Amino acid sequence: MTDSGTFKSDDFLDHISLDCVIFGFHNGELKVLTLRLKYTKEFALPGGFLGKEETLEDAAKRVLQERTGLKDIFMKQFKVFSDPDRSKTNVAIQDLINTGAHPDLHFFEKRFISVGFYALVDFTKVKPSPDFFSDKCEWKNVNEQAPYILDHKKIIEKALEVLRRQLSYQPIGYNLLPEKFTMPELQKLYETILGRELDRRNFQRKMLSYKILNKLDERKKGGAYKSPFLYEFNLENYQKALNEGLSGSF
Amino acid sequence: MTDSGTFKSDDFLDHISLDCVIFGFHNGELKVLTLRLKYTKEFALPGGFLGKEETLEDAAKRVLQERTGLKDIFMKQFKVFSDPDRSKTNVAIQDLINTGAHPDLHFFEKRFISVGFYALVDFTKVKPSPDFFSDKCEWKNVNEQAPYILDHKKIIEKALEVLRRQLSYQPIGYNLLPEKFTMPELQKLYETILGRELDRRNFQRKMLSYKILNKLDERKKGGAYKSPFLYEFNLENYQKALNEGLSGSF
DNA sequence: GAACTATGTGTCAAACAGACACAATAATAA
DNA sequence: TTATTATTGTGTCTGTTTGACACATAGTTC
Repeated sequence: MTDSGTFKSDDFLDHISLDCVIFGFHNGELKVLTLRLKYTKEFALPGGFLGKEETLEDAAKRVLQERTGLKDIFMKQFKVFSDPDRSKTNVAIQDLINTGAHPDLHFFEKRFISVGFYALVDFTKVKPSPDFFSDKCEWKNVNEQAPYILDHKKIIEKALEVLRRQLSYQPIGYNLLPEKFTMPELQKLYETILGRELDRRNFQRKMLSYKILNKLDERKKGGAYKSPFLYEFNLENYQKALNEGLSGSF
Repeated sequence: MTDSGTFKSDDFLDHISLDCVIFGFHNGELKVLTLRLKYTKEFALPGGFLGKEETLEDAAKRVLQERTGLKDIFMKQFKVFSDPDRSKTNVAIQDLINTGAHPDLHFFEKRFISVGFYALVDFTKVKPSPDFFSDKCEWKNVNEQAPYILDHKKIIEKALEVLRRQLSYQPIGYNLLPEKFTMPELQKLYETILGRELDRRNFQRKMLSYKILNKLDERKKGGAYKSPFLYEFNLENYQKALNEGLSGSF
């Protein structure tokens, strides 16, 4: 999906689209930003098309900024979806075309291969806004069974699979947590992505051993019981860990 | 590049291509299969276009089989290259078009985004064969500085980077070595991909701990000095390791 | 103020990684 | 035929990391 009434199919390359799985973390749950399509009320991933002079990364940035209001989002290509039948069951979009809501909608009838991006964002900073084809932009639990169009459910699952794998050799959190956070919050994030529980004490030891955290002299007040210390990421080391990887067998 | 004189641009989707980085291992060196273009004598990766009813994976399989003679090759998408300028410096292909060697060559003047695949093959089983646009198909050392067209040198480097990363959480070798191989050969493969030396004894201990090897009651004769034992991969465990990963931090 | 619950810190044994020693083998040189 | 030599097979030692678990501490709840 792309922005507003200014959509002109002439601006874009045929057959190529992109879809963004935008992950956020809130209340101990992993969320995905979704759009609800006008008329059919089915759900879709934020997506768009490739401008004639754009890189895919630029196009994804454009989409991400339009839907979240944020610039400089952490994102990564993770897979191209090219099944020729992936857009055939496209009842939702066909219905939309039939409404005649836009003169250029026949563009959507073509076959598209879609490049999947996943993005990690700070939930609290996102201002979700729908695009021309949708009436609502909202967070959904990553596991929630909702009527997604096309192969978008599959795209979400693949993104999560890749994210999980990356967790074992790359740090994660800078893009998903507020600036200051507690160790239990960071642990909950890891547990949520991995889908299993971790030992509190061993988790802390390991995270600290990566040297990517700065412990602050502040505690998080207001919660129940003993107030935990706040941490922030050490950006220099975090960046280094992103480039070089965390451990690995060889 | 695609096969023979039967090329018809109508069979393919506009703007989408794929390039294959085909890795082989021979004489302790990591090789890449290349094509030498007719007329300009520059080098290119084996590649092709996406048929109107094909998945990208099918298209890659087609290309791989045409260039190597092999079916069932291990391969993986690793990145999409979408810089709008990536085909602008396309002197080689422009020259080819100017020869009028094929009526349909103006197809190549369009902008293409290319999906990169890497493939791992048994060097000894490959029968390299050029395509319609090239006069030679040959192995090159992965580090060799040769005049590659477009961004193909960059594509190779990226493929190697991804391969290296995968080495730390996935087994490699089944697709690159003959059925029976020695421990020193396997080690040399790892060292070549990683670009650094490993301790012989620690390497063996680690590989055996993965349980993906069957030690045979045979030794490799003919070499100099003490003859090493032969091993084969335990396919069941190898497959399991591919799916589940080898170690990892979490 | 007592009870409670989550956090901060520490211990222990088992598994693992990195560095290195020595014996065995088969081709080569004498 | 025998000694030499390069390579392979196997093992040890030490320091580090991991996984399982115990106890003290701080702030809320009753």
